[in-house]
Amino acid sequence: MKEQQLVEQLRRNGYKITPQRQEILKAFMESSSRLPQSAEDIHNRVVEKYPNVSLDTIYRNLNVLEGLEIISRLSLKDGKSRYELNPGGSHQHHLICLGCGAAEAIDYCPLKALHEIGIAEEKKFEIREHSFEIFGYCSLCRERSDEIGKLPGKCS
Amino acid sequence: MKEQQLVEQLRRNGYKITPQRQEILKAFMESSSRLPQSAEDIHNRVVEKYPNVSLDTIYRNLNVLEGLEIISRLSLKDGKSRYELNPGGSHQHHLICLGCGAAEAIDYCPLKALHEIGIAEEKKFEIREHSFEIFGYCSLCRERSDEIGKLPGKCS
DNA sequence: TTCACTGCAAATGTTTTGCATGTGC
DNA sequence: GCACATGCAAAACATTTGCAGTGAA
Repeated sequence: MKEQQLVEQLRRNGYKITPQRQEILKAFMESSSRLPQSAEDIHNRVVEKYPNVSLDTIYRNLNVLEGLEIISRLSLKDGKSRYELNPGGSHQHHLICLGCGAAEAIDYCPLKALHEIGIAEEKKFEIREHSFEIFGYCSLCRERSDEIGKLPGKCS
Repeated sequence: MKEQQLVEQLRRNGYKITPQRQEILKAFMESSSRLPQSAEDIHNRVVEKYPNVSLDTIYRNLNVLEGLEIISRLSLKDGKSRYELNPGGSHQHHLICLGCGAAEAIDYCPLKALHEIGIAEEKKFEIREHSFEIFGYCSLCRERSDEIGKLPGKCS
């Protein structure tokens, strides 16, 4: 998915292309891709270029982008939402490190297996969305914990 | 899991058995079991018996119970946490209706399949927890939507 | 009696909204 | 120029915390 396509999609839906909006898209495109970002993360990034963008503009735009299915929202247990680009209209699941917060996408979706079993079909349940995230410790944090001490806790 | 056992578990960990706490446990035990409940749900239920229990007492106790792994917390996208009893230390996944909010536990956990593929192992990722929830419309809401109109929206 | 627990009120943190102004097209 | 966007401030919302008083053991 290239930035130009996304801009097109916004335009097609009657949204205007503001500098703030473009910068928000860039923040997603250029993120080193291993991390769904919080509204604040995005804000920090955008503010570097446009120092007086407000957080509410970020939120409003994240909602717009979510509505267009350009990004999707993850709900983690810390009460903060994270957002990530939808790769080609598809979706992702992640291994999320409780130590350093890194989130690595995995190439597996449980919905296929679920279909094979047919549980939803049997219950006549019409699936619209789903969430699947795995929490634990990444290899780096595990190594470091061997040196330093016990696991739960930040490993910066 | 019987209520008496849970009370024992609290006592064993140095927690006192207050009427409020017992009523919170009851709220979980006696819930018709198809629904993770929000703090407010629990509060509404407890208030019927003890009219001046405060919401913060509910929150404090939910945290205690979560710490003891008696209940677990689900994070849905509406920003509100839901809590449910841990059946024998195990966990559950659900079909959650976007129409009426009912959540039905399903007998399937994607972690087994994931292990077979060995993705986490390959990445040396140590799994601690995971979430898997499916959102859509239950058979009742689908029926009603046939009569009434289009889907997204509450069906009482 | 003691220490955990409670209720109240106030604080916190995230996200949303109202309103007047600004700006892409 | 018009509609959509923005910034600011304030509101809304779930959840947490400080504190003084209460109650289980």
